[in-house]
Amino acid sequence: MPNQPQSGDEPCCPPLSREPLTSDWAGDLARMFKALGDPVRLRMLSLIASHEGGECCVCDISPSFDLSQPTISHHLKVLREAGLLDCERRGTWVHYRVVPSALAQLSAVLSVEAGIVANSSCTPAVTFQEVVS
Amino acid sequence: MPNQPQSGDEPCCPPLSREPLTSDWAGDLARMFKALGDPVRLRMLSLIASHEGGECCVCDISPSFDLSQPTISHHLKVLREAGLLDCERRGTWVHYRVVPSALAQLSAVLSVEAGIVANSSCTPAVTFQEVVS
DNA sequence: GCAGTGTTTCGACAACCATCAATATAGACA
DNA sequence: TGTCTATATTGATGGTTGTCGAAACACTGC
Repeated sequence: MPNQPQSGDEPCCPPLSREPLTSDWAGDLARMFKALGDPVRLRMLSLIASHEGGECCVCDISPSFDLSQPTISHHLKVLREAGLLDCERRGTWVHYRVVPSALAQLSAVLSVEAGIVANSSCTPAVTFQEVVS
Repeated sequence: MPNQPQSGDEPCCPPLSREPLTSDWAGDLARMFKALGDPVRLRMLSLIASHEGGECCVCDISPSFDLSQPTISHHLKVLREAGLLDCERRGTWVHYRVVPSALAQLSAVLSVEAGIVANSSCTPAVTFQEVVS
């Protein structure tokens, strides 16, 4: 088992195609992907990531969605608990920002080895196809 | 709206951090991420991607999971309908393989712009932060 | 055509999830 | 302390999903 979860939040991880995922790691990854598996949450993440400074407060997010305030809060919590978002209270407002290493980790896992996405140095040491062998 | 879905299955797409996702595109992406949001499906995808030749038949997959055969088939269908897998019947057996461009697309969307994952030429033209501006 | 094997579809059920209204908490400011 | 605003939590509800057994479908080989 070469280098699966590594230090836990390292950006570069074995792509899916290197080796079959272990159950443990698949569980962790699935938790993150599941959080991304909702259009509202994807848009939230994108909104936050694309906001200037890489962060924004809930009051900047809410107006973009036709959803109740509790629902907004719920989705933010899901993203937070998946490790994709981080938040910090500053006075009355709570500011959210993305956790770049988490996104990077997922991106690396999905990279399809040589030539497709990761045709460069961003290719992790191991990929989807490597873990099993 | 610069270049969101592009030609539909182009590997490189605006990262989430370039610009807020449009609802349409978020829906498409979420469908794919949702398919990845299950440990069993992630392991299946990994198993197929890492299998020699980049494909394998259902009979190669089933033994790795402690699930009924209909359930295996169900998960494969979900991955197929999300556009992540492709299948082909050859005689009695059905062979599955990953759709590299789909994985590449998701990987690109999650790339976090300069320096984190995509510190190289694999950086798409646009990212998560670019779409909104 | 018939029997056998590999795979998918169907129908059912329990568990989970997105959503809301109501309520609670946290901080700002009198 | 009390009120106001911003955000989170709770509880309920309808819809979705993972799972299975049973049945159907698709080939192969006889």
